[in-house]
Amino acid sequence: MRSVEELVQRVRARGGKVTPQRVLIYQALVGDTSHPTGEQLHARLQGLLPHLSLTTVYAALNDLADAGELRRFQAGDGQVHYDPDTRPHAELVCVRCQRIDDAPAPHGQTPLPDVVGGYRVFARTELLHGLCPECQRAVAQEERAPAGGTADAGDIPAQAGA
Amino acid sequence: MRSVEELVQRVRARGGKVTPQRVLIYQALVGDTSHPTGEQLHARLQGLLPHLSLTTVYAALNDLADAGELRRFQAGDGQVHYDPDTRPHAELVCVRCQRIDDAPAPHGQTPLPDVVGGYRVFARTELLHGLCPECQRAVAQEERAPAGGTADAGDIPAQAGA
DNA sequence: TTCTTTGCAAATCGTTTGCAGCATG
DNA sequence: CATGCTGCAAACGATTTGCAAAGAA
Repeated sequence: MRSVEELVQRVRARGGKVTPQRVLIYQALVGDTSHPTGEQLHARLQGLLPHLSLTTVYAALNDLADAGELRRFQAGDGQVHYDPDTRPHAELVCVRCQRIDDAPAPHGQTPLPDVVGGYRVFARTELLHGLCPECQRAVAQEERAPAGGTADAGDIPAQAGA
Repeated sequence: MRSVEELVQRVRARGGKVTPQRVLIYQALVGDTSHPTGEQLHARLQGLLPHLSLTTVYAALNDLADAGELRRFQAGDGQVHYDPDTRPHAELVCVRCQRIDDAPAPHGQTPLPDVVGGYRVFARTELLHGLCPECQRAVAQEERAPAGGTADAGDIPAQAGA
């Protein structure tokens, strides 16, 4: 999923119809590295197209995902995240603030065999659970100043996926 | 999580109380390779302890998972699966029948660096999406006999996680 | 014109929570 | 006897569905 134009063409080629809503969704998605959920994307677009419904956003996203234009995965927080980068790569998931980033360097770069344990394998999802830089700092600070009054930046969701 | 006895001791050591329900749950879990969900486990135990509530099952499972005795992950079907095998390994997820198996051979056996992209990484979840042997056969059969009357063994959930 | 998409409201469904009573350590 | 556990019913929240009106090809 590189450019909106390109995407529009492929959607048309598949017999899909290109509505203003979808164009908007495509635009919001291209180059987005925040791995948004349907709801997040919907919220983000409310400003531009107040009438846009959640249903529509989900329909568009699932369409694209089914067509392979979008990567879809669950980070362990119970929500479905979408990633416009369809190239194989791992995701960094912060177990504290739920933020998600793309893993930069090669990881699990095994070339993904066609067959593993009798399964014919098509795709891989790799999640690396840990603490993002920000939360590492926050945690360190908490340890310096134990539980007490200044519980500002520090509630711990604690939601590891593994 | 090797034996029930061992597990019971560790739970006690942590200040937990060992109830008949939990023992039952532990037993059902030890050596289970089916990666059950809370509901599946609950259903399975209904026969042995009809009064066992779903709430209790979830409480026990999440306790164990939080204590690191159990691996917890979402396969892309929106449900939370539990795996008593806490050693790092990939999961084979069938996109057609949703079945899950442990990947046998080393995959993504990168030794899991402590730091990736600024994140301090603790755990990894690796899912390999594909077709299980059974579904490969089923699909092949469908292709031989295209859509029509005999749609017996062949509805396609189509729920890839990536 | 035809067939997809939109968008509202309502339904789903796995999981969590509040709370009172009970059992373990 | 103190605390953690159980289990019921109700709450939750993300996603999906039914359906009629609107719009793209």
